[in-house]
Amino acid sequence: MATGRTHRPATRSRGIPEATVARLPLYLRALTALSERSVPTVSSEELATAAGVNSAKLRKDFSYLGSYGTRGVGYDVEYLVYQISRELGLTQDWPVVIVGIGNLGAALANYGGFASRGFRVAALIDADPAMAGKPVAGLPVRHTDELESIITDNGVSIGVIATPAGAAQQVCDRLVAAGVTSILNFAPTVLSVPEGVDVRKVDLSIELQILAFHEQRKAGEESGQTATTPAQPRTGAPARTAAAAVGRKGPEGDVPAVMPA
Amino acid sequence: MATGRTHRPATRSRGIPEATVARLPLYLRALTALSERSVPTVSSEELATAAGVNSAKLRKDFSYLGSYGTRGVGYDVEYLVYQISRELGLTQDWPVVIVGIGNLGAALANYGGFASRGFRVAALIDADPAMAGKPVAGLPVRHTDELESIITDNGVSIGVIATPAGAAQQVCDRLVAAGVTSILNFAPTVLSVPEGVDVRKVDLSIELQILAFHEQRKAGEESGQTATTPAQPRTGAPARTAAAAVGRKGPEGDVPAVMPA
DNA sequence: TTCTGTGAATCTCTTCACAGCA
DNA sequence: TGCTGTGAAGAGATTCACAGAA
Repeated sequence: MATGRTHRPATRSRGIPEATVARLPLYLRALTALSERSVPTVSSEELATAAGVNSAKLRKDFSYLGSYGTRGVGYDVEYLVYQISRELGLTQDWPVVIVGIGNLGAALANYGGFASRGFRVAALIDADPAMAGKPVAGLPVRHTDELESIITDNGVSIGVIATPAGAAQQVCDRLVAAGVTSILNFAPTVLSVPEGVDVRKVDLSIELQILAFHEQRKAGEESGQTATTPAQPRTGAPARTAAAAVGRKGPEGDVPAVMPA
Repeated sequence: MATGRTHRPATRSRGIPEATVARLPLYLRALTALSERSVPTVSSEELATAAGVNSAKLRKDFSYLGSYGTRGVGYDVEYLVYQISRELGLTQDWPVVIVGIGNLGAALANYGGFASRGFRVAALIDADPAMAGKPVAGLPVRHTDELESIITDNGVSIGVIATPAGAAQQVCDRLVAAGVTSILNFAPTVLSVPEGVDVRKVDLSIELQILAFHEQRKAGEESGQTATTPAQPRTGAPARTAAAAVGRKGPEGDVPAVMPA
């Protein structure tokens, strides 16, 4: 999910698979809930259910961290919370800046899960001078002019981009130039960053489109149609240009009626 | 990324890999941008760069859809926009409800990419009676009591959950009972749903934690430390319970100083 | 006996490298 | 000649199934 070439380009250092890393937060959340209920130990089966994965996967994941369980018993909840937190780097404090305080940026700033678990909102930054000084989630919004000094002064290495798509790359460049090496991008754009900078993106419309794909297939199967052919395309198919008009095949059930040959 | 057992459990129907489906929206976005600039054709190399992937992957992805390119030339932009839209089911209209109109729900409602590209916000729903009737993004907020009738009357099959974690499962159950079969979950909870319902989740704090993991590793490598051992754990490690206190190994560089043996 | 930890098998995804069409 | 489409190889992730510790 990290953008393109950026992703762990050099040494794989300690061999903990990316897919496992992506699940550790899930386990951590489930464990934290257990911890709050003062549950002392948990089996791989129980924890897996709580985290929404299967137990073999969970055990395999944990095996990359070390042997933290007890055969015949399970895992010590508190101990595992600590180990995973440490592995994820949450035993230290990560100052974060959010750039772009529109609807989304404000929502992020107010998001509770932010403050807890090792992350601290160091500053909210927006390009609109009218926003400057206005308090959002208890913090005064700072103007973009201050971006570099905020990053430097607070030792920020993680930035969240919640600006419109058009501004994202420029903001990204400034963040990176100022020393940020991890970026969480909510803007619907592909960011290009130098080697060594991690980008993860969260994109509402992509998620919806993936759901639509599966939804469409369900509908197709229900009515006995070929899954790839929608019931009634609303838009007309554009004619192919002359250069590309011949010899198309497609995987069989391919818009036979609508498309020109 | 769909939650657990739910994910495409039955027939794989037309064999288009999940990883490919997840990238189609990316290609579509890049193609739409080219289309707006009236670019007629594009090579796999150019398009791949614009979408942030490599060209071999892109060509392989497209090969699952059919042979839509022209050797020696590239892909016809308009034509490919149509084919991908169709494949994703975006040539039809998907009514969507958003449940939970807090900061995040409002941000989602105002998000432009929603309205375009086949999705239409059919209703905004919130449990707070004080919200009812208040216009958000041009739509009056409806009360949760109306949830079932809204779903049924509008033929909604996709629901977005932006409620607090505590309410999410309950809202999910009601959505599913009313006929929703695809859910986009922004609440930090694992949702359990019956077979045949797709769930995708978007989780800010998980993304941040993954970034923190990589960030920590970078810092560790820089200073020549073992990557898995953080500089200075801020929290004390909890002692293991007696039952689990012996024989731990861990993958070598394992908190030797801080942890009790 | 119970439940973890893990090799081995399997499945999926990515990348390579080149045949073949325009 | 240039670029797509795709088998084949390679890498990674998941699942199986069971040895072995408590």
